[in-house]
Amino acid sequence: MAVRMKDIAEDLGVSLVTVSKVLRNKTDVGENTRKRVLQRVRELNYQPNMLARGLASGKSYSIGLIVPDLVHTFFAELAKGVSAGLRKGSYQLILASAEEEPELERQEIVHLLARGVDALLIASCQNGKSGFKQLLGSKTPYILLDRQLPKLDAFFVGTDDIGAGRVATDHLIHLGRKHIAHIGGEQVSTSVDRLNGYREALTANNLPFRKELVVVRSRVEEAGIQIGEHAMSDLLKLRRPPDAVFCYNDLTAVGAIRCLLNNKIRVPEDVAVIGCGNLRLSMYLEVPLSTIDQSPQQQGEQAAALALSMLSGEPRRRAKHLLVEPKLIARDSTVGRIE
Amino acid sequence: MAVRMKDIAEDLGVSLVTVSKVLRNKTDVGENTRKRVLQRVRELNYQPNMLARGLASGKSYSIGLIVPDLVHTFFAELAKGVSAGLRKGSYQLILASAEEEPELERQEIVHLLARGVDALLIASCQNGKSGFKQLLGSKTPYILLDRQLPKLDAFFVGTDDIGAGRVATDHLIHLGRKHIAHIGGEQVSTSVDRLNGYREALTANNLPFRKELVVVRSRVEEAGIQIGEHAMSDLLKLRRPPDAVFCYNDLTAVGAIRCLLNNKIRVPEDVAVIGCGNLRLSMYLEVPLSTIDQSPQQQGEQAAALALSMLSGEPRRRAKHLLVEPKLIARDSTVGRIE
DNA sequence: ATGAAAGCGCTAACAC
DNA sequence: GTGTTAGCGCTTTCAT
Repeated sequence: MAVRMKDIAEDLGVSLVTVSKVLRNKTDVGENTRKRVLQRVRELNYQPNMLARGLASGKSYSIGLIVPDLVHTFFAELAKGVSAGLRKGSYQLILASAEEEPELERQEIVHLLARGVDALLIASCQNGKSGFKQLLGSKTPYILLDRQLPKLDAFFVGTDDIGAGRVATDHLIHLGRKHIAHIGGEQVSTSVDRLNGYREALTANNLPFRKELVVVRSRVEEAGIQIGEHAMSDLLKLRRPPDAVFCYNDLTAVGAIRCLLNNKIRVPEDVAVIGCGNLRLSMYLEVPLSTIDQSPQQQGEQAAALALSMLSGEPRRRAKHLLVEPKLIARDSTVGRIE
Repeated sequence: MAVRMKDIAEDLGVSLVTVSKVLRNKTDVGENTRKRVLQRVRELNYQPNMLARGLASGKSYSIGLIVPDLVHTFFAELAKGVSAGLRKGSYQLILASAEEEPELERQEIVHLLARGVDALLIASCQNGKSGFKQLLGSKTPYILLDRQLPKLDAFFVGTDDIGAGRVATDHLIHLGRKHIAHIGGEQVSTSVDRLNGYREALTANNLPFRKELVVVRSRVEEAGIQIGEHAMSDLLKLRRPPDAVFCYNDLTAVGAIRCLLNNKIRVPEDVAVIGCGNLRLSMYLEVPLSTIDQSPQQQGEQAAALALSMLSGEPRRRAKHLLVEPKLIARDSTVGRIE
């Protein structure tokens, strides 16, 4: 095995405890002893065994993050933000992906708890009923990310999804569109909230809410493009098709646009389309996509900061819900090409 | 704290050791006792404390994966594959991102070793000199992913990058292009190999290798689009500009195409462009992008399988280098629109 | 088939 | 300031 505290202690003729104290910056150590220990630590390139430290202290200095799917750049960026945020507090991130499967998510929660993470950040893919709460019967604090869970009054960091829906829809309305559709998801809070924002915007602008203009599909996260394409083709079958569409995410929007173009319908002249998420490539698509930016990285950093503050036992003046403001990014798919 | 083996043992009036044996599927336990233990384990929803187990046994049943940047979907998919592969062997993945910074990568290696991972998978961003080898003086086995390191005869799973360069360039040649450029990266093996493949293809087809047609830039992974754009504009300044370009990756290709279109140059009629990586959105770009698919997920699964086989002490008949075959995906940016 | 003893590398009291 | 004594929850030997 690697070098242990005991080795250093013996080398220096001090006790193991003294070494331990130096390594944890305890003050009750002589200045000289401290120097010698640190010196030797560097010489031997000593690294404390975190398993042992964790077992003995009950703290692992690691934080678990579970996301529904790493391949979504939103979550990848979220993870990046969390990782960066934790690094500042010299905590480590242990990252797990649930592959959009609630059961896998439960398992990952159990695993991470068994590994002794000090806190858990979860962008959950639980579908409502959830056996979620009991899993967290443990004393480990946790924070929900991105998606809220019904009936669970937990700490939360995410987008203001109602705001996102409102901003997107407002944008379409201000462009003069009157017959605005929504292609959205099911169940998860992000879907529900964006739909609500859409509704709010319509109402605030005295436009009627027509349920035939709302197409809701499940699994919109995974198969966005196909779903968007299909949903749009349904909308085109309406007696009076929409002149604008607010899509749940960018992939759905890509699918919708594809469907429109295939049908020789111009974007945005005939139908304006806006997505949500601001994928890196959105700008370079066949029709550069208008969208809502959610600052995922910033969300991650905020979540990390919140977690660290909870762990430091700092009296929380922090709010339980941190909502990041959505930002409109207007591109060709709504405002047309600016020549 | 949570429920421990001791609790179960006391409940059942057996010894802690017996419980331990049952949980690790040891055979020297009475069938009846085993049943009772398992029963109680389920009732209490017992989960072994992995820190303790790891400390006592020297194995953590976890494997570390370090990638240069999670936001690259290539690495996200790689991670997904690894995760899936490990799950089969009931190992857990601990994922870390080095943010393309060699120093951070070194730290992550140290951290993961300190956490007791049983093996390390590294898609390294070391820039050559590396203090890499010594870090791995530990007995922990490791596998390099995606990028090879000079002078390091390690296990490796990755793309056949020479093949990728050859396939891409061959494709352009067979399209009748004679003056083929390459926009590539620096230092890392993937860049070097793809360039070599490009060269090989030229030679094999009796085309001259012209160094003015090769533009090499650093940080091509992070700022692909801008780099591609800029590199392409340099190529356009040549006395005789290229009629085709093989780009290091899809983002570089996106940038190159953008530059071409901005200059009213048609793709692919005037200049054909091919990338590498097959990003999910490549198909939906302004000009659907021809590219080389690298099956990142499959690579991840293979890496996981290799790691597991190494840990199981299975006599390795496995090769030290596993190269995944690159696949050509021809789209509009080279073959034009098929009406 | 079962269990007692020792110990993994560290931290947390509490002495001195 | 420094060291001693007990564990943390588990696995490992080795008796029985």
